[in-house]
Amino acid sequence: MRIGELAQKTGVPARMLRYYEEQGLIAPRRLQNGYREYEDYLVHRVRKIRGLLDSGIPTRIIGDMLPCLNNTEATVVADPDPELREMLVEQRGKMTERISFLEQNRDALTRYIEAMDRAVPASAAS
Amino acid sequence: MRIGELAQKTGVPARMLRYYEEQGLIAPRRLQNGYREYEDYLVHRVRKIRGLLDSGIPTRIIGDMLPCLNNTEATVVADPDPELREMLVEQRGKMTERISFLEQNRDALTRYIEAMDRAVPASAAS
DNA sequence: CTTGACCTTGACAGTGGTGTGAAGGCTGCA
DNA sequence: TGCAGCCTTCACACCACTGTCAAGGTCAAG
Repeated sequence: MRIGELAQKTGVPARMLRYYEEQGLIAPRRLQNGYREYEDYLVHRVRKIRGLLDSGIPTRIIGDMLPCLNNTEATVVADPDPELREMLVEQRGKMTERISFLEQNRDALTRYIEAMDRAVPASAAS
Repeated sequence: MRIGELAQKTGVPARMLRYYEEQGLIAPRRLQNGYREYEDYLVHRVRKIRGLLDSGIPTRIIGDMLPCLNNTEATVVADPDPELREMLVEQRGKMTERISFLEQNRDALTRYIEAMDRAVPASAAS
């Protein structure tokens, strides 16, 4: 598919898709036109990228992590790189922190919202 | 305490503490010097701000959310603002999304790391 | 052939978060 | 008194992300 279709399928503006490519996160091949041609599997990949970005992970890290997130278990053996491992462990740690942090705050929000609702039961405005 | 001490306690550079103040997230009082004087409870607050920022929530939103995260259940009744409620529900939704997303990816990372470790058992380098 | 919808690259602008440095004020201590 | 170390404001500049516009190429349909 071409960039417009991918943009529409993922909800990510074409501008951003080009940006992700520039940052080395996706690599569509080109038609004779020069048009970008995206494989189907990139839809998932783009969604993953968005999710990671929204979670506060910068593109640079995403680029290093992405190959590890597909993970067909076979891709691993090629590079027993200790630096990579360290980085992954660190990132996983950060993720875990963020998860528990978000959980806490989500629960706090829930409590607050419920308290609001108790204060103004149903839609009984003025 | 003054800005240097707070910076050191929270790990957040003094520059950032001034920035958060500029954004209305914290409001230290001033000494006759002009020096900022921070109450103890701001240590927690700053940590909370950092966590939210790291999780991809912008300062503007944080400013609106913060009062709702302390939540002594009594603070609520004052403002039965439906817009605020809507915003909170939306943010909670985003948080929930991010949580499950992060969980997924954390697990994927874990699998990958374990696979690496199986490929290079212990530290049996060359 | 023309029109319209899509694509291309390139650039400039803006926002949010952060680093850093200049120029100067306050305070405590030798 | 003078220096060291903290503080102040102001400003410039960077990175990451995003929007938008310009100038132009491609292609299918009328």
